[in-house]
Amino acid sequence: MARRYVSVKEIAAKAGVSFQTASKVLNGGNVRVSAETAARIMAVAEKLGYRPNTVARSLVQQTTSTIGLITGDLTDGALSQFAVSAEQTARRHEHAVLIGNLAEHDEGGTAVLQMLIDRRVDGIIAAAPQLEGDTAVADLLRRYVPAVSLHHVPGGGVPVVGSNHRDGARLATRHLLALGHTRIGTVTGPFRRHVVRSRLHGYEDALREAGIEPGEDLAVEAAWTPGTAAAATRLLLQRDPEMTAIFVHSDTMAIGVLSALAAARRSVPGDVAVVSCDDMPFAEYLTPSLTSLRVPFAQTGERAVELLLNSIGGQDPPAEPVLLPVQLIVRGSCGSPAPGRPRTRPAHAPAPAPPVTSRTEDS
Amino acid sequence: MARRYVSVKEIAAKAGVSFQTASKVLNGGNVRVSAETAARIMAVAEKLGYRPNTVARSLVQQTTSTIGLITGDLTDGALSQFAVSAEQTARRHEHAVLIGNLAEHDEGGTAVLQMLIDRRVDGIIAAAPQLEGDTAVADLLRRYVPAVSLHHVPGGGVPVVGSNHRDGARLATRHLLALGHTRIGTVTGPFRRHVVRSRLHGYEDALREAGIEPGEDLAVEAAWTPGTAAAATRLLLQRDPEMTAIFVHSDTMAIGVLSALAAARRSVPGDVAVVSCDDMPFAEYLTPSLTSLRVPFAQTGERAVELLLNSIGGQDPPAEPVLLPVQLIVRGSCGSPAPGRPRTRPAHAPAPAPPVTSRTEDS
DNA sequence: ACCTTTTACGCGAACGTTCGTCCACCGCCG
DNA sequence: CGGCGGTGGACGAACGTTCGCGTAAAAGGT
Repeated sequence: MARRYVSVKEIAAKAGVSFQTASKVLNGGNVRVSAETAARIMAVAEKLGYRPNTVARSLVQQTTSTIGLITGDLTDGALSQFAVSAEQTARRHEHAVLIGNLAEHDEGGTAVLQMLIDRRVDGIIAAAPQLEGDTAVADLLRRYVPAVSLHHVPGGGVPVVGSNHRDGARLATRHLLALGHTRIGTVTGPFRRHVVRSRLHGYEDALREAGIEPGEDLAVEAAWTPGTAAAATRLLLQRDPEMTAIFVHSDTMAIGVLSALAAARRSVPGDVAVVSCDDMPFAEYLTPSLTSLRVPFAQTGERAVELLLNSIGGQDPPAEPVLLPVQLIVRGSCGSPAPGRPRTRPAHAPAPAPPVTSRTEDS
Repeated sequence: MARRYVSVKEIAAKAGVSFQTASKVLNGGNVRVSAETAARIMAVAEKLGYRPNTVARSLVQQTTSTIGLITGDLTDGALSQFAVSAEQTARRHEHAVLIGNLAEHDEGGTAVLQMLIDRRVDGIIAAAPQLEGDTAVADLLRRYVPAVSLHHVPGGGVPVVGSNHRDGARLATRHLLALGHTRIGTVTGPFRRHVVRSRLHGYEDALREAGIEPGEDLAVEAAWTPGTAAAATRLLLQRDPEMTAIFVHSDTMAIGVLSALAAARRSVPGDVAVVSCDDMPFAEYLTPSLTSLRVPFAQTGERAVELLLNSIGGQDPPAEPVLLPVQLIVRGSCGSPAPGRPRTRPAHAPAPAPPVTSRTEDS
């Protein structure tokens, strides 16, 4: 540990050339050096374990080959899938990722962002829904470096990538309607979130299509946690004991919904059908297995980074939000006639997913 | 966007002083300048929105105030809790976090590590269990900068922080024994992992204490996923249909275990009791609610970073692994007489957790 | 009134690179 | 034999800081 790094000057000295020449051989592109000297330099570098100092390089080249990723709670499965995929594609493009995670109700959105900017990242990916209303953050996002956001940025000017949540919710709700349900409740995330409102719209769209006027009191807000979702479910049950289906906004919340239904002695899907969002890896293994909207988090991460890198490269970003399609994965919890699989599934059967896909407007 | 950064030279020019003086006023510590000039400089800096260029600073100070975090799958709830907490405490100490996440069976352990080192991070936290056997990685970890690891590092020389998994497993198994179970199976992570072996030891310790010789075939390996855990459970059921309890190594796998038990028409905890590990936020809301060993991931992240920063500061790190205690949170799935709570829990009741705590040897 | 101390700032150097220009030498041709 | 193009490499400058020392002018002491 604590070994000194070896610089190009030392290499040069040992190889008997100027350090600039050594630099060119080692890192630069088109050099004009004899094959022998080049080889000699390379040999010395190899022997000494030379590694270019990227911070010095960054200084002169005015680019760090680093992108900043500011996330909401990384503990959330959805966001972490996104982050992992983003990091991976960044790395594939020779970029490192500097991370800034916002704690619970961390007020430090600007602070974290400023820290990334101070470190001269080449671009920023914002994936912190709790910042979607923050204008100070929006200003920073616009001001210094290219950025791509997962959430709506007040004032615009920042390209957005996401999924078509409205269509997804419509799909999910339609599925429940098709199964004959008419009293469909929904356990949502916080109303102030754009995603949540999009999904509410989709849900209402579908109901209206079916000639049902969505009841105000059948949509209950929760805070993305199983606990709050369980509470919301109890409230829903109380408001309309005849309710036969629930559309819930995340798989994690679905766990709470199932828990509350079990506590209320309602069987799923017998008494109440459940459709969820996210399609986390565990969704298939809940009891009953969860019907869920598959949101392409990984793909979103990839797209976001690609967009950002293009933007950094000078290409101008799409003016319209890039919306990836969402897919309804039908399983046991909605009591669909569809799956028809026995309750005991073969070892790893990844559910032959009837892939009712969506695409178009609105994130 | 793409606005030029303003340097200290520009500030100095506009304030009519040398840039070094401006630098001292803006960033340096003990300056000797008149109050007026200082104020003037500050004013100009403020107006122009000066932000020091940390990469230049890093170059001269030979420190980046950045730590590298190399993780296994961040998608895993446990690891992400750790990462979030690590990032947060790093930030609290004015350090940024450069992240390198290893994909599935990413062979690029050394590549990622090298990338962090090339970027001259001040220290590294290794939280990628899949690297625990990698000697090349171990060498890198020892060689350049201080490091702290979550997993065992071949050859030593790197301080380790973790939890006392052996004790934890002992605790869990004892609890099952105390409830009268004698045929206790276990669904584990991959045997090659150190954690897994520690837990197996704890499990066996407890059985032997009770005069039971642990049967080889009652320990089945899975791959941390619900699917593989479900398969493991089926195997267990087949090997010993009389088995009445299962100790499983993660909450995510527990979902698979519950699923397989339900498919086999065994009730939990009636026919089979289940105790798990991790105590993820959702554990409380599974049906039945999951008894689980609470592993202090967040605290581990905090300790790891503190250790690392101390190490960077020149303090020498503990020679022995730092092991944090683990706690058994008793809930419904083990059929303990303990909880005695009605199945319908009050809104947010965070389970009054009988806190059977552990501490001592072995990670 | 002269020397010393302090105050307030300037200045050169360094960190480890990249990039473009400059230059010495060699061989070659007319 | 003088000029010429090409080859191989040196060299200065710059990126934006920090750090220590140097030094004028003002202030204080006797």
